[in-house]
Amino acid sequence: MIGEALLHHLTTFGTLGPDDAAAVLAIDGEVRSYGRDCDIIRSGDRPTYSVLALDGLLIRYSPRADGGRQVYGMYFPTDAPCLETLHTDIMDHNLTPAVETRVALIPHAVLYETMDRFPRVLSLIWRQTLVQASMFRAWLMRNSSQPAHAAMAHLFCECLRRTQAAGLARGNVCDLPVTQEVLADALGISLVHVNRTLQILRQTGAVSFRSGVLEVHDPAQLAGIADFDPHYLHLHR
Amino acid sequence: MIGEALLHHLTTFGTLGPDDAAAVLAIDGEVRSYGRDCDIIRSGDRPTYSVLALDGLLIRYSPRADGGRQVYGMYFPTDAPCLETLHTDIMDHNLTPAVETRVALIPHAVLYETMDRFPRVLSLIWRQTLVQASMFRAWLMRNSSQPAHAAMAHLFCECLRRTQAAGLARGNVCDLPVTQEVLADALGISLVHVNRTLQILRQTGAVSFRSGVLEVHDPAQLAGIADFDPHYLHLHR
DNA sequence: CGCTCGCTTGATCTCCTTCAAGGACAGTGG
DNA sequence: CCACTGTCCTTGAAGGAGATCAAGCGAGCG
Repeated sequence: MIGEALLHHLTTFGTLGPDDAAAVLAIDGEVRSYGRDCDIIRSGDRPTYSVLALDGLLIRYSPRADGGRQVYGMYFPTDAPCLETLHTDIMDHNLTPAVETRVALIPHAVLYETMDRFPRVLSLIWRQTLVQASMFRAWLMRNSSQPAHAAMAHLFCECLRRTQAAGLARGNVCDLPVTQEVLADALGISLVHVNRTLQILRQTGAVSFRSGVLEVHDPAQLAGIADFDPHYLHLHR
Repeated sequence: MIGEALLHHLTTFGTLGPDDAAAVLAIDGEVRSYGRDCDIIRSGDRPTYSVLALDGLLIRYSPRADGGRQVYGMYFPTDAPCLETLHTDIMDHNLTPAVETRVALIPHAVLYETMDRFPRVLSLIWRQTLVQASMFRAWLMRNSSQPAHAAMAHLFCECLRRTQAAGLARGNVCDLPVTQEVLADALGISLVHVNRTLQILRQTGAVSFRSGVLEVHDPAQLAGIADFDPHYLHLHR
């Protein structure tokens, strides 16, 4: 089941031959459950395993000097947020669940061995880490130069598109189990302003977000508000 | 000379054995010169080579809907901004010189072959792309949650630290051949505000930036203003 | 000499923050 | 069954950081 989830995730970015796929399917790890805000990996750690989300939601963040935090990314079930630990020695940020979440911990050794024997798997895992980088750039663009309502619309577009690619969405509806405070930390705006911006977006009729569920009523309109171009996600389907 | 520059760059992030180093030294490429704003690589391209900066300054950016652009990163001499093209098929942003710049174009084939024979080189090149990602996160944090003077101080701290690591700085002074408009595009603030923020920083006595030269008079004070922690650069020296 | 490019300054406006308080809802214990 | 508590959401009012608009300045250059 772990190999299956990983294979599903990797093949959203590229293709694998039968042998490669079989090798990924054979990958296994330890399943563990974490409660909200119980860090899975902390800044300064030198992890010897990678993480695969099985349900719930994970977020990558750093604490800020003012007591808040900056959220760098959100990870839905089947996402693998920490494949980069394969080639960095030390973590410079934290990984934590936004709600109670089950994760698989996959030892680096298992991944090294598979990549060693199957170069296509190495190539695809490397690519996955590069797509992460591409997403950081998109977040940088968004938070630097978009007004709050457009930035929030952009984040929602990304969440919908990714959950659709992962097979998690129900039409144009997906779970996004976060509080408004997490949205504030992701967008770099205040909690109060998140609340007001959500109301503005709701009034457009394009989207609504309530109690952890994102409903996109008009994807085209939302993409228009967000100036959303999904190329940066590098999805193959 | 190209292999030398690449070796110098890679070994700022980690170590290589004698054989690995010799292999990197043997890497060669085509030297070419580009004028300002003549894109070296464009969004949508499928490059078959990577880029190494030899002098001047390169910037990574995307155009914005409003006619401006978002700058994602700056690349000093010996930096290799496009190693990620080894494992992504299509570019989703642009690479362009900020001033007349000489670059080396290194064919992917040469790099693949070297990485194939020297796993430590592969590991270090992969790590370099992950350090890039770490820098995108730092820029995201900075532009999302720091006021303009702190964000600018942070950018200046990064430029100084990186040029020092590359052996380009003269004490606490380094070349940063950009206009105030490029700073605006990097920080996500208006050109007018860049100008005023520069004056504020100059008044603190910590730093001055004028006609493409960055002078840090008080590194500790500047780091204090910026809340700068260089860990994200993952420098080994 | 006039031109362009980059830098500088002033005035006005607005988006967003901050502070402060109130409300909805679930969980808990009497 | 109902007060009690904590978490999250919502609203109002005031203040500030930065955007925008508009104009002037200085240096390099044909």
